[in-house]
Amino acid sequence: MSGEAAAGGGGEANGVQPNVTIYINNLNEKIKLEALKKSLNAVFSQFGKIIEVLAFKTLKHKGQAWVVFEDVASATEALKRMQDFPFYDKPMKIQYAKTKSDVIAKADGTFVPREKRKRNDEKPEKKQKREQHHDVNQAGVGMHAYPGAYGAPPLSQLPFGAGPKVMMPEIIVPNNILFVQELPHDATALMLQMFFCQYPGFKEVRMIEAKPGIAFVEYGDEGQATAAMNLLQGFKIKENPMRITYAKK
DNA sequence: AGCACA
Repeated sequence: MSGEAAAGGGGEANGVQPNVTIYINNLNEKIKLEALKKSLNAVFSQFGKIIEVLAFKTLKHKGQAWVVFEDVASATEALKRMQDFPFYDKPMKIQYAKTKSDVIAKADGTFVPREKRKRNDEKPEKKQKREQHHDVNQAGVGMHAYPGAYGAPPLSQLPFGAGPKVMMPEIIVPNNILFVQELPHDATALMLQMFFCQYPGFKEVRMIEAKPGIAFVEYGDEGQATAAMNLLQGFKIKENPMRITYAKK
């Protein structure tokens, strides 16, 4: 038992090799793209720097997204930790992406512009003749140029189009104030705010100095609080999943 | 289910 078995449970189960980009599917298709990307960014940024988040509306790509990290370690951590995480009421399924993301290829100089990709309506009369004589890999792109880098997330828009499908255990009285437990004891209000502030109606995070590990998060109304709770329920700020309930009145 | 880079 050398204890080095951690690598076995990763993403090689389906033959895909580790990649700085993770491929996520089983995402809730009702969520608008912008909100989806914003939430993915918020939820995954804890694992490392995110270069880009990509998602598309087309039929073939609904419910899927790509999150490009700066390094493989972050991607691996994200893959393991967020596997089956209930995101907009659906457990997200995460794998390593099969191929290198363009933004990465551009940064390391291996980017080759694809000529025919989007127009898949072209008739497949000839499929050989690869034009490899164009030396396009000398793109001369700056190494740390990340054209699609994810900037500061605007939080003016409503992330939620989904109805308040609450996963409530039993008899619970909704409240516009949430009670958050099992936080890491060194969690700060500012840290929590990063997660809770992205949902509509967010007002403030309050922490009790005498009681580490808990917080109150206030929203404008119960529906808003419920929506935020649903997304962040069980989310791991550090190691342990936080527990969110309605605060008692 | 589905691996792209609008």
